[in-house]
Amino acid sequence: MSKKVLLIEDDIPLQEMMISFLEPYGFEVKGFSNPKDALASLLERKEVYDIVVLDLMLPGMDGFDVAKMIKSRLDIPIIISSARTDIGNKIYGYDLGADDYLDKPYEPRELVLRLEAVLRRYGRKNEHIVSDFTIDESNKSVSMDGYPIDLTRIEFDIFWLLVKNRGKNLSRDQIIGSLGLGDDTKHRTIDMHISNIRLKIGDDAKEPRYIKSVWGIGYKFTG
Amino acid sequence: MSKKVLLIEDDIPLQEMMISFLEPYGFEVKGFSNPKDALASLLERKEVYDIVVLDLMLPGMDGFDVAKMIKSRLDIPIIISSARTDIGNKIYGYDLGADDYLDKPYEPRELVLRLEAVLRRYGRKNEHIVSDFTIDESNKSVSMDGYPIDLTRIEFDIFWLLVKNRGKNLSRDQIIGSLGLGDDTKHRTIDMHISNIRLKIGDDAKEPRYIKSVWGIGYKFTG
DNA sequence: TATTCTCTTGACACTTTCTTGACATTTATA
DNA sequence: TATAAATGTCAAGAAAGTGTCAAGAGAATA
Repeated sequence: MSKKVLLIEDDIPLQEMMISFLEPYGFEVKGFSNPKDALASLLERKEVYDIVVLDLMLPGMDGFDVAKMIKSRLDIPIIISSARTDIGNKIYGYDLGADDYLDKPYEPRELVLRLEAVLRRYGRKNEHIVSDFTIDESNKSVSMDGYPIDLTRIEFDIFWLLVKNRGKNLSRDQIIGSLGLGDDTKHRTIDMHISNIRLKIGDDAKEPRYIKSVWGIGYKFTG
Repeated sequence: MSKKVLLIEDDIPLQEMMISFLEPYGFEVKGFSNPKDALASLLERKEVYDIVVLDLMLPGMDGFDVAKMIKSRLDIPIIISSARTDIGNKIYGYDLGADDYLDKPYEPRELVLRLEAVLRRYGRKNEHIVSDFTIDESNKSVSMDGYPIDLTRIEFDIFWLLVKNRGKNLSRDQIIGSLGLGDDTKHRTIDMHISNIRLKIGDDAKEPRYIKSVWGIGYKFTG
């Protein structure tokens, strides 16, 4: 079964080269030189892709933002490639959820290996059990004591962010930043999501067992 | 500055492979196939490591116990790797404070990324131990002899400012300036905060053990 | 396209924290 | 020792943060 790759790369000759290189290996590749068009195709579900290969140096838009935007909306693996080899980028790429990172220039053959490895890894379910919750990262689903909890996408993202950082205070701005929401998002929006999450997991704002408000700071998960 | 990794892995070929893979990335790796020797090296401070990579399947000792033992004695990040992908392990690993979890088999490349990510996260964990206090800068939380002290935001800021400058007199105006309070803030405000902090940490204004008033000047922390 | 589900935000009530004047007490010094 | 200046703390009001409702904007889905 061939895998569908979304390739975002503004260097057209390179893009064409990669496409013809990957095809014999059973990848169906669609290339975009413009991130806007790529995002449109991806997020509007015009086509369904299995994996994204993203060049960081893009015209008109920072590759970081592109990755963040994709990850916040879709559960799809991303391999980032870049000529900026400094470590800061590497880490950042990883933190925002990129699944692998490839320094340019790279052997086409290496990309094939990475694609296969990441896809293989992604196929495995990533389930975490923390406190009373079972959290499936790839499904964005949560259950509590075995019973499914129906969280919306943003609720899930906030909940998972808190759980990942359990015991640590996260400010509303940190949450907004991590989720890639607009910088002008109001703090009340986060409060509201927290309120809704608490409702769904049966947490009482006054005596919270799971999500504690830290006055003047933000929220924290206490398993 | 290269980071020192303690690798506990009983599969010797794999261990050697990992070591030679990691070195080009700037990690100095010391491998142990036997947890006893590893613990000796680690806990007796024969060498100072930055991070531990621990395989769960070990001869003679359960990897869980190893991790627990390390965590109870040292504040050092641990990445657990294991072929036992069952969920129970994941939880446990997560719960006992492992900082990341890697299913075997994994790409060596992935370990590099995890190492970098965990180390960076750990570096940010700004915990300072001064006198009887443990102060977590990013959480704005303080504990005293292990018991949490509930300081408000401004109280924390003042306390932390004093601690950072311990032994040094800070005038009320310096404090007001450092905290970014309004220039017209009254001195009594600072006095009041100091009074409340003293109350919370059990300090007596007449015979202060921690926060001394310096007559005509201001306050100073004396650890 | 119509319908339903999500997200965002202002509004209002409520809670917690911050600030300040007041007054008692302490300290420096003439 | 008397006096002025500084400090400790109370208590009350001001200010700032939080919880949640409800309405409308925005997305997803049938």
